[in-house]
Amino acid sequence: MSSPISAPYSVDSSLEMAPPEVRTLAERVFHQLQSDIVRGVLAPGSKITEPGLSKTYGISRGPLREAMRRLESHRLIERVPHVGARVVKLSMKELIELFDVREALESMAARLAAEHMSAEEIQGLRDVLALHEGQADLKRGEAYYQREGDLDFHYRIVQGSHNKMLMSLLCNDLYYLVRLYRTQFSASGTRPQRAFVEHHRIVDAIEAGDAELAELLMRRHVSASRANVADRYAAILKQQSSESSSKPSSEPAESSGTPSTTCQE
Amino acid sequence: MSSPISAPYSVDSSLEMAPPEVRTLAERVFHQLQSDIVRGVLAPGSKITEPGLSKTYGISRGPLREAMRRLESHRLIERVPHVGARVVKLSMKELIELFDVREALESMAARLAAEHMSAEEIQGLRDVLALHEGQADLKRGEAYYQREGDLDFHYRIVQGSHNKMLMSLLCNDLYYLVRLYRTQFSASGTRPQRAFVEHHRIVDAIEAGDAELAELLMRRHVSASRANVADRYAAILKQQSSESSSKPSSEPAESSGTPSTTCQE
DNA sequence: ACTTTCCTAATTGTCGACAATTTTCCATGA
DNA sequence: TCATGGAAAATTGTCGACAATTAGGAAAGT
Repeated sequence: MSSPISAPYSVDSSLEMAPPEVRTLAERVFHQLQSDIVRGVLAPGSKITEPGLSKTYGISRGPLREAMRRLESHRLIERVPHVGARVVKLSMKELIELFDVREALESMAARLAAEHMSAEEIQGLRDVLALHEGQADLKRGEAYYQREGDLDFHYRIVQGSHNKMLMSLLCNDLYYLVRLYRTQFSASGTRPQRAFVEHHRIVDAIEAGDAELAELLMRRHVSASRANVADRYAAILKQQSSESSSKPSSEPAESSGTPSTTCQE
Repeated sequence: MSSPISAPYSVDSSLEMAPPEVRTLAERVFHQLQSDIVRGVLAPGSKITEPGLSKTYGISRGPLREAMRRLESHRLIERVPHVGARVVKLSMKELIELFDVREALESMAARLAAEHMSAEEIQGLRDVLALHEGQADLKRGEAYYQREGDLDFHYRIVQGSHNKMLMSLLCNDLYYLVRLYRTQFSASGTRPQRAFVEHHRIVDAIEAGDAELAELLMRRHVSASRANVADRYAAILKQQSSESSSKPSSEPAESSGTPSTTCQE
């Protein structure tokens, strides 16, 4: 958990845009909880109790419950009436579902971006790519910047679509789940070169105003990322089952533990 | 407004599945408000005040605020801190955005449906189509059944995708917005024949397991629907401007009033 | 030893009251 | 007449307390 109430937003990455609405306690604790969940401070699957959070964050249960209702809508916690709330714990099946939704929405975003992005926005996109390329040369292995950078790239394309509903769905909902997944599966980058090339191709298409191509490339990009994740997970499962083949696993095919996967788009 | 607290769910259409969680006051009033907004009982753009709703629904502000937070996440109301909440009022721009998101998500849903739907589910889909066809012959003009039926059709395909995130996004969020739009613009069906044909083609593709085709057809189906709405709206605008060309309209291009459009997918 | 039952404790749901902020409206002045 | 200022009213934000429900565990029975 965090200290009773700290600065409403403090993540360092360039992902966080202008600090959002923090005029009420409910909003502050919402963003605080959102951050704590996504960064793994609140363990996935762990039960969160209202008196507990109320004490840690130093607020009453009223605003806290409103924040939790928002988190529930954003799929970061799961609530059961009269029972309680738990931090979400993505299964492999749900992760694939997330990728399918991303593929649909982000390919549409790329298409719209090719139609609507301004020259300045495209230049900003190129700057982001260049920045990350330099960083990738420097800090190979520690993929933190690359990971956040990847989301930053996708983020800007979604902004470029100029479709507020798309922006809200992807940036306010799905991308937080993506970051949670990366924390939960401790995923670190493993195919940065290929992703870089794909990113560049996408920007090329957007710059050329080729909406269809941009859409197709983004679709393949996300799809390749999903395949990468799925493959890597299958490998982990196989390895685990061969390691301890004496004890029959109680949960045959379902994803349960945190197999310290390493995957990246 | 509605009576202080009625049955939690009473809409007649086959859209409403098994009555959802209604174990707490907050959930009852959430569903009640959702229904009242979508059906136009609460006028789009109208301000909703907590003491007012608290009195009409006969509950205290605590559960009410939680329900409103959920409605806010579902995009049915818009809140401003310390100011208040209003029922959402879709502009034409936002309506087009909604269609773009639907196109992305529903085409993906059709693809997944072609891959995952069971024979029983496909048969249910055909039954729905046959039912609506019969009704369309009977009650031409009054397109209520067809309208709800159309959503019913789309609804089942989304269910057939077996992707819970897709189902949640489309059925819990976007479809309520679609219904709100139909209420707001008093849209009545105008191209049912074409839509019927398209629906059948989509089911054919799904039954054949042709994921790519199903996706393409659904994409075109939604896209045609968007074009239909856009054309009709442009026509209304043109007609209005020619009718009263003496007084310069205060809002040139923005959608503001309710031009009693008639459009349908 | 195991299951069942009941009781206690903890947690969630709901409410009314108070504080903070905004909106409304009226008086004042130019 | 219109703009400006400032109280008064209304609304939103927050809190603590109480009621309802559930979870946990001890005691009794088989």
